[in-house]
Amino acid sequence: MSGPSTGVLMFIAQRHVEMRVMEAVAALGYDDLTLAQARLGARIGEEGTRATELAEAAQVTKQTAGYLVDQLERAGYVERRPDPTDARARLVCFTERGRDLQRAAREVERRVEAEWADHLGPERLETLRELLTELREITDPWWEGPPRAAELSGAQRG
Amino acid sequence: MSGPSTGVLMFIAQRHVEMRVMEAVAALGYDDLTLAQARLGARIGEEGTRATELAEAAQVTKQTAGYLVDQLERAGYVERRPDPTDARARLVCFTERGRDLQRAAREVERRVEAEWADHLGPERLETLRELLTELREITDPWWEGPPRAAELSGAQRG
DNA sequence: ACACGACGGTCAGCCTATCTGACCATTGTT
DNA sequence: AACAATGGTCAGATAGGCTGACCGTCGTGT
Repeated sequence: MSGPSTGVLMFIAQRHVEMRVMEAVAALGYDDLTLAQARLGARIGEEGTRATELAEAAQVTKQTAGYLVDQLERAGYVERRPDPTDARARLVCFTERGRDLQRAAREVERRVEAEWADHLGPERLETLRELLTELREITDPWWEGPPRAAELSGAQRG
Repeated sequence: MSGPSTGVLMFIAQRHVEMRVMEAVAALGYDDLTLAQARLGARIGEEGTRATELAEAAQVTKQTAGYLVDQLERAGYVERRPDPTDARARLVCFTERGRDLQRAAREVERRVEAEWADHLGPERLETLRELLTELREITDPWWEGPPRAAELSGAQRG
């Protein structure tokens, strides 16, 4: 049990993926787009997602989420559409350009994971994923889907 | 191979440790101290470490590292001492208060990892650590110790 | 022995991401 | 109908990160 803590080890690997994805999509011409925008964008669902949900998922305040969505919108990756089920809310949806970007990003992720499979062996990568998934049960504040009516979440972030 | 990417899974767990540590040390009275300061401070060695090395380890520019060290110094966690072996350099060293903080932080880390051992079982946690350590060989740009004379690192930062 | 490139570090200026606090409109519950 | 809760925005502040320019010291090659 020497060397960096498990948390640091995760940090190293995780940051590596992030960097790889950012570099690769930048090389493809998506050279605006910051890390924060990407982290938020990654949480947008097929049918669109409310800004508040994005904020929770990305662990930022709704103000910050709004700010980032503004930029994604100005850059043409997403658009805000009225939520038909609630006049207060608006759905953040991908545009065609946004969907292209998402596809490209996922492609890079797959490529990096393939490298990992080469290095560790496919079964051991699978084991890693299983362990991390199991760990999520006690580390993810939003475990098992977006908790619509959560007793966990306080007001904004606190 | 469904669900979040492996990178995201790591992000979730890693962020959890970070938050736990920050909250716990804040509760102990170390309520100044930001995340960025902590990330840098975590890289300071027993004998003191140069600002440039800290910058590399924490993946920020040396300017940013200097800025963070300033704050840690003003808060009384570290002090800068001349490096006896190089008149250009200065060693960032922990003060007594800094060492106390470090001990406290490591204690929390141990506690969190103990929770993980409870959840996964000790051998499986060890497996997780092994896999992550192995992954580090292909994801850590500064693999095998601080590369004093690295051919990897360009001028400042990519 | 010394010139010169590499390195450790700082200063200055800028921008992004984040926060808190206040506020508005709609919803849904009582 | 009143009112708390919810989705979202506006305004203002600050931290943390970047680039570029610069200074002093080190170390190597000739």
